[in-house]
Amino acid sequence: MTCVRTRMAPSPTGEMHVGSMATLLKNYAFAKKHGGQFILRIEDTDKEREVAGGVAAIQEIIHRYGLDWDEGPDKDGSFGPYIQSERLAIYKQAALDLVANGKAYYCFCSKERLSDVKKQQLADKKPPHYDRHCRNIPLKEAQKRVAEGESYVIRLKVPENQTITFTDLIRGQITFNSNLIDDQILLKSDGYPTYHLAVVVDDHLMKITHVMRGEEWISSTPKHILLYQAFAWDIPIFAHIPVFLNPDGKGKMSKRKGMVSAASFLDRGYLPEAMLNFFMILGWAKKDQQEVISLEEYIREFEPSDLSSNSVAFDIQKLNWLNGVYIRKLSIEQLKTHILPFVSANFPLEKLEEVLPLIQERLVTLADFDQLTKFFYTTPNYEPTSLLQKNVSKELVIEELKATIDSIQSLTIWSLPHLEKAIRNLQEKNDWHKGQFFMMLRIAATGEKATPPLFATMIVLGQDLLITRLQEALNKLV
RNA sequence: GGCCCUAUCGUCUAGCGGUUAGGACACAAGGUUUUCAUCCUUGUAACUCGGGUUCGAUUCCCGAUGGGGUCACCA
Repeated sequence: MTCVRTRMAPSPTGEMHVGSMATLLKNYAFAKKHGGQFILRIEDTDKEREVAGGVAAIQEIIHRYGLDWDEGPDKDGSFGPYIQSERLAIYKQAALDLVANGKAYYCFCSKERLSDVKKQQLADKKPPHYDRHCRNIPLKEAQKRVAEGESYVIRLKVPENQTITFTDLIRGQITFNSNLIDDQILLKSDGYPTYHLAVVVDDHLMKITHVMRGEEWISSTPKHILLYQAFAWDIPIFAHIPVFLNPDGKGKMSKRKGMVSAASFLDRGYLPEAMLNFFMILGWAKKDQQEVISLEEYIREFEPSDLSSNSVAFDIQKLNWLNGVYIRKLSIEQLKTHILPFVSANFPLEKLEEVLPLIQERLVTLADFDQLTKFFYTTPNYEPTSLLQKNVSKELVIEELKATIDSIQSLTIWSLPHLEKAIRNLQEKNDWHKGQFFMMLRIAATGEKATPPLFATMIVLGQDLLITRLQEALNKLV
């Protein structure tokens, strides 16, 4: 096989979608697998929807996910430029060539006329289609009108009664009838190309061998095939990747039903590695069915033709599980760097390294840090009655608290073994109910019923603060 | 609605003519544990329906139904 070249071609029209990132991963992995190149191309041909800083944001988020490209806006591979707005002359010339060869034609229809035609077709319950009003204007006449400054677009002259077939790596043969295809606009009146023209021209010029893109492009692929044929260019291999459905399985994952931007998941405490792993196993399975997969393993094993051809639900539960797996795999040092952005300003940073081992296996996302640790720096707020678990008498709890305070005060060495020994002795000597006694202490010390292991938590709290908390608990009862 | 894609537990999947239909997440129960979590064990749970082809269909073919995508001077 000749050198594999894949690409991802996002538009700087907003935040990158998780679906785009998942598609990007597949393009990246496939290129790496074959020692080829992965190209990042910016499709900024819609100047109306473009957002400021969009190009930089795209590059940043790809890097945040730990991925990179071999050629792109900032990395020339001699096929540049990689930003479409810098390639306008190329597209215009391509469109003109098509017109000269009779494969495309000038169209002077106003937007108003187009909209009227469409309205009428809809009223007649017919599929909306350009009525080919300008298709047969003699070239000479059209060129004259263009020269006189009349506004125009260039449309593809779609052949009639033709069967268009292409082979999709995932789905096999897909066939369309050309009669159902609109005379697609190739060059807009502002001189910019449409996606259809630009993508074909660039994929050809940049020698892209495999076009892996979202399933939503299947129905425009015949237009692209027609263009490749009109130019007499080789057609790349297509693989249309299933779209993500909402977690409830209903409809394409969309902004309306929650956060879908690739960045928002990282901002909510999902690890990039967990996200990538999740993308890998949605719609694809490793041969040995293993689900926790490293990028290296994925690159080695990924095969586009093994992708499921069905759209898949974005199962947050599974993502949560994977994220937990990846969090638990981190060293404390790694966890520290990852979690720092999520640490509340009120948290005593000097305690961070002591606290992390206590909460690591309890984190679903990094953003859970706050909820799991706020009692370390916030005075517990709880009802006195919650100290009275298991129908125990108030007097007994007071006795337990007093004895525990005494015992802790008399500790000269503040260490986990010493503390644990002292309190366990107390419990055994008095034969207090284990569950009741420890839960009561837990609530007195933290205000929470669910916490990391009690003694370790107490050690981190510190001797003075712990005694203060226990004393406060006592005060609530007397 | 037209066109295109698609169909195994709730979800993601393994299966590629003959299987007790396997795994993971989720869920439930139990064990470990002073709580929660982790970890371990077990369990509930699926081949959309109807026709063919075949000795035999979850598997191949056709149709229906369901789901998804797409029908812009957006990508």
